[in-house]
Amino acid sequence: MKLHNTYTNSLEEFTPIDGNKVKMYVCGPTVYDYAHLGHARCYITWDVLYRYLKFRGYDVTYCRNVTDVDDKILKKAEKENKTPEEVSQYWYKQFSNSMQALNTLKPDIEPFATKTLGEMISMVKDLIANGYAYEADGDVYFRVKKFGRYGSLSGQPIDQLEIGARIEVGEQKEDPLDFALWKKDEKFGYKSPWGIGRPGWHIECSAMSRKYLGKTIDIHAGGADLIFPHHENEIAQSECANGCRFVNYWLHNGFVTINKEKMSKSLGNFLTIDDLLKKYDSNTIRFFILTNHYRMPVEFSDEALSSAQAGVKRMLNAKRTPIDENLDITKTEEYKQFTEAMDDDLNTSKALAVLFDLTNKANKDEKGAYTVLFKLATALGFTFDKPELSEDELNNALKHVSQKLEKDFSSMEELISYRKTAREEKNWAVADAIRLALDEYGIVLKDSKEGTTWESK
RNA sequence: GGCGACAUGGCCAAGUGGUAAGGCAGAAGCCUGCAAAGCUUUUAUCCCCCAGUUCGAAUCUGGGUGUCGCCUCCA
Repeated sequence: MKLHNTYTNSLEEFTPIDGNKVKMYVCGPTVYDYAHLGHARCYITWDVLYRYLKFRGYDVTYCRNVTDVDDKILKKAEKENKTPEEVSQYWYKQFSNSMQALNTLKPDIEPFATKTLGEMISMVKDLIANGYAYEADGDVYFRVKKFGRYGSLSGQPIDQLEIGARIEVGEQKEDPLDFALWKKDEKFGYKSPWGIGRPGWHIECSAMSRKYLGKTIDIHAGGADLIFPHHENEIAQSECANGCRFVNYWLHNGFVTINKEKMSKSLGNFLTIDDLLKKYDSNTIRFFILTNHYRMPVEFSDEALSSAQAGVKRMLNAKRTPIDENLDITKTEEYKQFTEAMDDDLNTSKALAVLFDLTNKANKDEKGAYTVLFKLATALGFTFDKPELSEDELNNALKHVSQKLEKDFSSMEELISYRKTAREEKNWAVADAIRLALDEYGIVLKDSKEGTTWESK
């Protein structure tokens, strides 16, 4: 399997450190507001990587942190007169719900920054001890110039970085490039050897990654906007504190754009996952994301989502036959094509083409095609469950039909049987009226030689 | 200014040296009482422009043009 490593800016054969064990870390959310489509793309992408690695037989440990100590959380807490914990707990819950609604797998480990403070403090102590960091009036900074490889991930020459760097009022940095490992904060801070304060954002990930996955891990992934400075800083801290390589493969996903601009909170041009899910289901959103390569930008539009909706519907509506558990799908041509595509830096677009090929074959009653389709699509996180109507929705629909026809129906079976008689008598007016009335309530009737079936839209 | 990426039919998109996957939308036909779903056929002599390398380039090289991202919190 080949993956694009941002560090070398090239495709590399993926080889885990320890046999088939894979340690994978993804930078998680700062929980203070709704997650938007951009976040959805990120976490769906890495969900697909997680699923696919497992599908390929790797024993994956997936760690995704929760940043629950941050300026934005504190600001929100002050504004809403809540504790930071209340704010972060609330938004973590929202985030989890959104992730579940998108059918992403829960990471094996989901550490909270505030629960990993000990590891952060110990890391900062080590960095001070070996001269890579220094304390200044309750703050602790990292000596960027002491780390020769600084800038390697983002490919930025250090003299260029200096142009943009600056020292904020009240900071006691030795050099404008230095970044904070620990910040004095007497109001919301935690006890540390340097007084009451809070950890810097970058050290959080370094510490959580080390604590839960070890000093050197296989994969560290996140949005491309994290390359600089977040991941650059993580490398500097971790490698200086641990004295060894931090990450073997750096993976970054591209953005969701809207009107060709990056969707982001600061630009205010975002759509929340919750709002999106009111209009499109999780399969549609996943399909929309996976039609593009994960490193390319994806332009959001209602047309694109509608197109994805129609496409995924065709795939998931493939003619169903019982899943054949005895079928060795790895022997099939489609499995080969699918894995070749996915092994090539997650070429999901090509992989989806294979799934459509299988869809076509399933619809033409080719033996085993549905089994292969089901298993491969499921490996990408698609679900074949049809949305079920609740009892209330069903009863409302029946009531609606009963009113229209001025005749009481207590079940779909009764209604369909009544309609069958009408059809046999060529009473098309009644037959069509029933179908139309049900359609208004999201139920589709399908007539065939075998009889009439119904399903929700 | 520095660094990185992208430009393929009406829309989305794969393809990185051997003659343009796939999806959506459109058209025609089959099926159907009519539908829905499905099936069949159909839609790029051409891949932003120019020059070069090559028997051969969308694919490699050089030069343009355009678009985007990072360099500040950001998935």
